[in-house]
Amino acid sequence: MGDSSTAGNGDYLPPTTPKLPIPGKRNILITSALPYVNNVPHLGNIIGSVLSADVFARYCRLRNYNAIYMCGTDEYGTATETKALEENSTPKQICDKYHAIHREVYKWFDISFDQFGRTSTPQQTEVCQAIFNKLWENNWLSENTMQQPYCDTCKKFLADRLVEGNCPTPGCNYDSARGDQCEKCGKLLNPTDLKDPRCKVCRNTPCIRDTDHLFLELPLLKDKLETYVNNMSVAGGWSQNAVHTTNAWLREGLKQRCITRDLKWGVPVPHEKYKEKVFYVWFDAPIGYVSITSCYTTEWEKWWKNPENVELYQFMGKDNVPFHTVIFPSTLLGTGENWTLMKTISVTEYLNYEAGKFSKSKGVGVFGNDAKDTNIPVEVWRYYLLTNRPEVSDTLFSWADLQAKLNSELLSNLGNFVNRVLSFIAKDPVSGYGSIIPNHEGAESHPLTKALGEKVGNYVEQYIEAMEKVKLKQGLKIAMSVSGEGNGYLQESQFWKLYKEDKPSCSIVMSTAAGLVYLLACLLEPFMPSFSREVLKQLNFPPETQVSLADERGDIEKSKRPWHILPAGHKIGIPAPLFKELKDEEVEFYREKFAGSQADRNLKAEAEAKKITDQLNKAKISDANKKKERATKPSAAKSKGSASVEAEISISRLDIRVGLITRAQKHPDADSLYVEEIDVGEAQPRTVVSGLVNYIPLEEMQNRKVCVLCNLKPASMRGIKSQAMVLAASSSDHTRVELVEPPKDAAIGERVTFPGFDGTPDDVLNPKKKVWETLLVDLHSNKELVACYKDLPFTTSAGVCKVAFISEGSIR
RNA sequence: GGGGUGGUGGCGCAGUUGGCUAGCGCGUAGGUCUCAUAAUCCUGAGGUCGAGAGUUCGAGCCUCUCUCACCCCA
Repeated sequence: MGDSSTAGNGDYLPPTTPKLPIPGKRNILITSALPYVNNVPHLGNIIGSVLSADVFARYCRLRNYNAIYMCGTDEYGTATETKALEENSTPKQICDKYHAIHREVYKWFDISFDQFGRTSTPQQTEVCQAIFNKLWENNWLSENTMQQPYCDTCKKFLADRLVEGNCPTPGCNYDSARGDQCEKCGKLLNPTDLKDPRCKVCRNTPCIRDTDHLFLELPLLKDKLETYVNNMSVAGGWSQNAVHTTNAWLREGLKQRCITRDLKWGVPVPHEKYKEKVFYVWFDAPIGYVSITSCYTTEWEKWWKNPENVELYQFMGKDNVPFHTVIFPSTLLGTGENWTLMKTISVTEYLNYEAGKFSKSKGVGVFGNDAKDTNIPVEVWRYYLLTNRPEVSDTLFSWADLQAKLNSELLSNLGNFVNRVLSFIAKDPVSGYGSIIPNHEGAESHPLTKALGEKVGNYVEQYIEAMEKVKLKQGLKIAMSVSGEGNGYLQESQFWKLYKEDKPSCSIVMSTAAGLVYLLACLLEPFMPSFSREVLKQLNFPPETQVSLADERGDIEKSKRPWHILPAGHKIGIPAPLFKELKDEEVEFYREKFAGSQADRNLKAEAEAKKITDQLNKAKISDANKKKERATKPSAAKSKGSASVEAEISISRLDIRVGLITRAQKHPDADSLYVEEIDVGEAQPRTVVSGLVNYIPLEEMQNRKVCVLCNLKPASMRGIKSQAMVLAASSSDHTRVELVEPPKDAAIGERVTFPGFDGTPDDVLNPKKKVWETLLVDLHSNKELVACYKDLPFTTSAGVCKVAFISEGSIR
């Protein structure tokens, strides 16, 4: 433990001599999810991947394992390309700017990357293309055709947001609305909705074109993947959540996934036909781990193609699991090469903010650069985030809790322990030890001290056990209880009395306690490196001292006899308080300060939501009325229900009507939902929630005649009760969705029927009987674009219902 | 409505293949020491583990029903 060898500390500048796997040693390759370059990470992101991985990496080094920690920014893709156009710079410049911000934040948080790279490098291109070539050779790729806007002048396909035009919304008419959304009125759009659409770059009018893309055939790789998952999830001790998510993917059946995009900012596809395209970010991002390692050492294959000698540990948030347990392993397995596949996955749930959810886009919560601007030091941030690490379920960030943890655990317990020991030793020889570690002779036969040694030895073993399983929160707690044990030891020994009455015993106690202080600096180094550095300084060790807890150096054995840790006669430095109390006023100040951005947002949102609220109330009232109605005639409804169950499932049981959308707007709490009021020929219009935002622009919804399924059991969707369902057709790949349209002069409220089925509909479909679910599979649009049940058209008095473009699509 | 996850003392969290008296931190009540940033240490109070039923010798863990919260989806 007293090893004074030196090693790199804190910073992650290019290594002088990169580490390579050493035969016979544990070689551990650690990664944390590559943060997307456009965002400043918030605390949830930081604890979720980068900080957790850092603790583990530091722990591995403490144990003298041969470990490297690789991370970097994920830079390619549409988002960056678009942002570059907006800021009138190149994607490269954008990435340079944000990469630096990330680097800065992580540096402040004391993250000890061996390499913090980026994906926009030649190495990335090389590795990515090599993997692609193998997949191609092995026939794991297939081709398919899709449709997208294309600019003839720029000679390229345009992402939705790279098309601009006049906003079609009446009264808005904003002349630079984007193809995905109008920034002025906030409406979500499709590029085809824009009046006078233009390419954002050259201002010419784009057209719609077919484009071929490559797909990774995950279904064909399923067997290989399952073997891997079944073995490794046990061997690597995957968390329940990771196993669960993975199995859900496997159970639902793997689907082919598109790996190419019509973009410039990405890794070019090395194939003649596809040379104008690049790889989809999800395909190239995990390859970033490999390419960043290849920036670290040219001999990267010794890490990545060496499964016998290298253990790969990956850290990420829960949303990233399928990419690391299904897609990336499949990609690597598909190459047929001997890759180092992930052994252990450490997944975190979400950290929520006291005032809601951490959200980058909404500006809620505390961000990486904010933490730095508080006068709360890093070790406190790290400690709080780690004690609260969402290992099993989501956890909550609160300022009051942070304050409590700092004041009562760090300051009163840990800081106080270190300080009471060191300051006593530092007193002049008349009342203390003149800064010299005293003699520990007789410690072995001092019962209290011996008992302490046993307890501490146990704690250290438990600590190692927890940390090996990446149970970081538990490891931290155990380390902290060593400090608690130390306080108890001091208390019980009453060393202040011993000093006067039994000085040899007092010396044993102080020497042992000082050893404990050093031990704490070791155990806590992975969690609070800055704390550790400060303690070592106060103990008067050189700044480059590398703490250690390695079996082969006897550190574990030594922890059972803490009086041996520091040599008698060692002169300590100058003790000083390690932590500062966080006062109530400060807590209040921070709470308000970081509520600010959210409060602003609330004002705006309030105004917008007001209309919706009115509507919500209406919906509630009408819902209440319905309940009353139902309550008055339960027997009738029941008997009818049971009768029709026996009568079998028939299309006539569905109450599909012609409806008119009288008003439509975005759902206040959901990005992909609309809330509409639809007149279906009743006294009150019905409130209906539909997930069509990503497919149909808002203004196309207004005053539109639609087919509405009226007798579904009302369901609450994100807080608003939906009393019916708008029928829409979707293409087989589910990329396009359009409304099923009744004839223009169909009467509002008129029932849509199917020839040959004249039965009366149920009042309300019993959800347990799955009537709708059963019938649904036979609803589709035919080649003539007519909406049908089997081969029977949706019929009204004015004619049949049709869809605009999607032939042979499914309806629901 | 479908799919998923969760509901454990005031607050924040653990509870491994069902097994002794359900834990931990903070807070709280009482006591204790005075070396230490009024910090320590000890003791106590506080939970029918969301509700109900079932399987079992035995359920916080398994099954079903209900309910609430969040996430994904129509």
